[in-house]
Amino acid sequence: MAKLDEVLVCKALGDPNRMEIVKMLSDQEKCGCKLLEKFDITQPTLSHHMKILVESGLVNDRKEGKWHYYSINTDVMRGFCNFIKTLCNDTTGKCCKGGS
Amino acid sequence: MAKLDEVLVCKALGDPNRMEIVKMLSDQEKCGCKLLEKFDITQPTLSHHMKILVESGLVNDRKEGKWHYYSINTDVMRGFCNFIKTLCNDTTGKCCKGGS
DNA sequence: CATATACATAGATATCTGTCAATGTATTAT
DNA sequence: ATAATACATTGACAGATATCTATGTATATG
Repeated sequence: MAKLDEVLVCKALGDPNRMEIVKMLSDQEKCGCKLLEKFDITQPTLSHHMKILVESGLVNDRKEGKWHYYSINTDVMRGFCNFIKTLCNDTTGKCCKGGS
Repeated sequence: MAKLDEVLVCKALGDPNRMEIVKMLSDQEKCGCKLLEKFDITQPTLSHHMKILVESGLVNDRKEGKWHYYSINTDVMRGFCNFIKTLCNDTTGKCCKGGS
């Protein structure tokens, strides 16, 4: 698997539209045309954002016929989450504690 | 306390120099002049980066005499970490598990 | 086959961003 | 008081980025 690039992931999440897309995908897998309905952007712009998200590793792209189904790459998201955790410098164990 | 703006935090971490600064601060509090030594940037550029980091909420700025001591705002970092965790859509409990 | 749909690519453009040099402002040291 | 140090601000500029329109490509549907 590709190495996690934390800066690239942060850049990918550093845009309001992309952040919203990721939030929507964290709920469940969605196709591009479904995502497009929820935003006030053109299809090429969405395509641009999806490319950045996929290239960051955060999002998977599964093609099925003429549809593209996007979903969160949970391995990468977990890796990113654990990385952020290391930045907490937390001795109390309060950072990203297990459970829900 | 100020509300956590996840996009702003991601933007702040979405630059290689700022990411490195945050990594250095996660070790321990450091003053600006000490940080400056470690980078190939001018002092105004560092000042610019520190402003972005402080405004994102991720970094605290404590003034002491003519020095500015920067440190991680662990509350904000924890909040951000927990936010990322919600994006994992993880039912296995593997995301950001407790302990070390 | 002809048309519609889903998505990508190319090119243009306005805005944002990282960087620098120059300069200003406190604070410390001599 | 003078000089040095730590940091901020201003203004300029090159490169990155988000967005659009126009167009291309593949797949599904009639």
